[in-house]
Amino acid sequence: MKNVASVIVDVPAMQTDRTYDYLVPDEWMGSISPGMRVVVPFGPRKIQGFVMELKEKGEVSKLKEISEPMDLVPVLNEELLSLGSWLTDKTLCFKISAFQAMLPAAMKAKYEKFFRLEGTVEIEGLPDPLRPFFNKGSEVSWKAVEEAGFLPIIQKQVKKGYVDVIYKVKAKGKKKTVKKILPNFSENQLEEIIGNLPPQAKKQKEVINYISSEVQAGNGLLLNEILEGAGTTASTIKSLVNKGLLIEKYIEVYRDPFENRAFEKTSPLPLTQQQSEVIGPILEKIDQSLHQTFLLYGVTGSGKTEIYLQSIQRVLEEGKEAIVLVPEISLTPQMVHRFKGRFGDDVAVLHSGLSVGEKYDEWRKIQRKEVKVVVGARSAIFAPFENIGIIIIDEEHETSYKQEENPRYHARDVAVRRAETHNCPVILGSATPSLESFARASKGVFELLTLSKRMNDGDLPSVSIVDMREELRSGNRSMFSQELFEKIQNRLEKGEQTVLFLNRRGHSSFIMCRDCGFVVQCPHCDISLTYHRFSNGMKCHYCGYEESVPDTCPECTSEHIRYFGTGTQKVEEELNKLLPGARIIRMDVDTTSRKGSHEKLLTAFGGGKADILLGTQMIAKGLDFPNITLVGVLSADTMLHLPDFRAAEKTFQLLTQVSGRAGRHKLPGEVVIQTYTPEHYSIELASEHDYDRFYLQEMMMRKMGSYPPYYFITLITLSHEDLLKVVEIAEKLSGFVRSRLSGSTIILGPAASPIPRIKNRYRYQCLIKYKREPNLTATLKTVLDQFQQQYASQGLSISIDVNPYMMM
DNA sequence: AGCACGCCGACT
DNA sequence: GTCGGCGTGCTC
Repeated sequence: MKNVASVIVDVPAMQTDRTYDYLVPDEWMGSISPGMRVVVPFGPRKIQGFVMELKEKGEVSKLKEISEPMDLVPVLNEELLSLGSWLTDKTLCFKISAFQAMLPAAMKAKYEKFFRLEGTVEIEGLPDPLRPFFNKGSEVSWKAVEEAGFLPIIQKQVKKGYVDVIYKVKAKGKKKTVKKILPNFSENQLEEIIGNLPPQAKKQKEVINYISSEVQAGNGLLLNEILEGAGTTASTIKSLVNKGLLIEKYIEVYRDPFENRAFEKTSPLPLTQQQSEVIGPILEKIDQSLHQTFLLYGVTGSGKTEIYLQSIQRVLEEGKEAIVLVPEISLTPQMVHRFKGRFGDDVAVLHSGLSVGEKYDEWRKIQRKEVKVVVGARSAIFAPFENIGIIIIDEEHETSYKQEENPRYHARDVAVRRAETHNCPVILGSATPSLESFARASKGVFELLTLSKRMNDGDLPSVSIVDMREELRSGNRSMFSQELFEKIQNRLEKGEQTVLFLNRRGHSSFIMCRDCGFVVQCPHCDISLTYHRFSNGMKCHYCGYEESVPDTCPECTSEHIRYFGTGTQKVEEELNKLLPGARIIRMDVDTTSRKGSHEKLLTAFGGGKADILLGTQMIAKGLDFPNITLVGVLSADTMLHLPDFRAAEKTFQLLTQVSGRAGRHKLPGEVVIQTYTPEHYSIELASEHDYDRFYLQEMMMRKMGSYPPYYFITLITLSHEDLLKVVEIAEKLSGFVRSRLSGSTIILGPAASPIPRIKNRYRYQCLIKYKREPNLTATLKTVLDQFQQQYASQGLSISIDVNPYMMM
């Protein structure tokens, strides 16, 4: 009899990163299976856990019992369970973190502690103010006692045994319910019931009749439908319920984030010659149920989405399911529309704009097989489908596919892994593929499919590069070059639209003294504070520290202290000054933080309610309006100087992406790129739309620097409050790693991280570059084991990022 | 991560 | 002599 369950408990720590055995109580026998969440006692408390397997005998003699199951059916199927251990191995994370990453946040347990007065003993010495909290046998939350300031007193009672501490595990996600009204009488009783109602109860009779006829017509009856349909109020219903003529019942419903929105049904568009050539090999693999990763390299506007849609169509025809990943930021309605329009209610959407509850609902639709297609951001790669027919990653070069916290996985790797188990193709789509993917395609690991022509045979926009140093020399100190300004004016006259792109990454506004060059820094993190006009204060982006802007320089007391860097607000102000008549929509974190505002602003712009759209990264993608004929990039090179070997790649991708916004339809587009380093190859080649040359040039740089795709890299970061301590341990660690790895592997450091201190912790890092290192995972595990065990208690923390995307 | 157990300083 | 500080070590 398999009545022992091995469970991974919800304690993300090295020491607990293993299974614990529990007895399955008789009452739950048969209803607990692997992949379910359970509540288990763990030491004195109760916590959530995942059942890994059922077995006959436990590892230890004395087993505790599972308290209760949290699910009726497993939330992780067999495939996801094994995917979880794969993820754990690949990213060196805790097993519990891997499993939790695969489920919506709503399914993560919440823990609460309660006090309960035991027995009938009157507690002596219990202060009067506590009595209202305490009735015998009732429970009071720990928090309430703490807030009232009675924690020490009650804890004393706990020690004496008069009060118990109760641990509760609560589910975060709630199922939304609506009230449904059912008749408590049959059709032939109708007359009699109406007759028995008092003559003055006119409304009640109407309601009874209404409900009866609706039920006969086969309609479900939600409370508010009745209220509307019969033109009555809740109190009438209530009295009928009280009379026993109606029954109220709560039924579960899904929150619908797309409520009140119609999606126009679309049908497959005829494919261009190129599109048909490209889709052929994909359909072939779908039909043969064979795995293959395709890199769909297509210029902006070449119709990649239609390829996705028609591939999915085929997959659905074969009764299988599809996962589509899109970068968080482009999960704008435009993209959702295209999928919902084609596949209607078969589509679930998962992205960060949804509330926890909405995400939970969408996830359950997938789990219950009520949808066939999921469109979502990174974590949607874990959609619990069981018969996947295709996985598509749009804009595959986007770095948001890499999770920057544990488990530090890349959705692309997970996609390939899942596709292998499901024997289905993967499509990686991009106009500017990541070097890694393109290199793999060149080597034949991926199959390269190319769309070189724009769908409407439109030309790519002409791009001109403006050297801002020249502008400065000729006396133009504004943020707009002569050329860009004239072109904006020209569009205004013609009634065409302009998109202005401000790249703020790595160049946010900071406060600097013009006399001594002093920059106000965070006292806890070695990074300059960012100026926020809204609060007229300065904020640290890493720890949240805030202070107000000084009047004089703290270093030299000069009054010439001012803020540098260009924010969107500042650009907007300047535009307003220079072009008083222009209607401007600004899109940045400030104006889009409210739910739905992103969409509203875009719709307004698309509807011609503004002449200029001004924004940050978030407008780089997905924007597809026919009237945009000019795109301006205010400073192209701000991210070029970041301490990141991918800086050039990211710059190229961004510029290409932004340029693609112009002239997508009938009107030809123009792009103006302003830069201080016009000679840089990433800027030059982006302006020529020459990915191929950029690829070759960048590959050369990577080869010289021994970076990916020539080498794999792994980044180890150590942090500690004491600088000397980190340095000392980092030295030891790198020595150890060096001794274990092969001679061809390059180990850089230890060196201070690009941000040497965050939240008062000094950071040192060690970069490992390797081509083939079969021992690496084992070595890193040993590193984690030994070093964590030896130094964790001293306050040292260690993080390992295999294939990092953020080098900070 | 919690929480208990256990061993040393300032108080009734 | 005890209350309570937080340093180790365990949790099926």
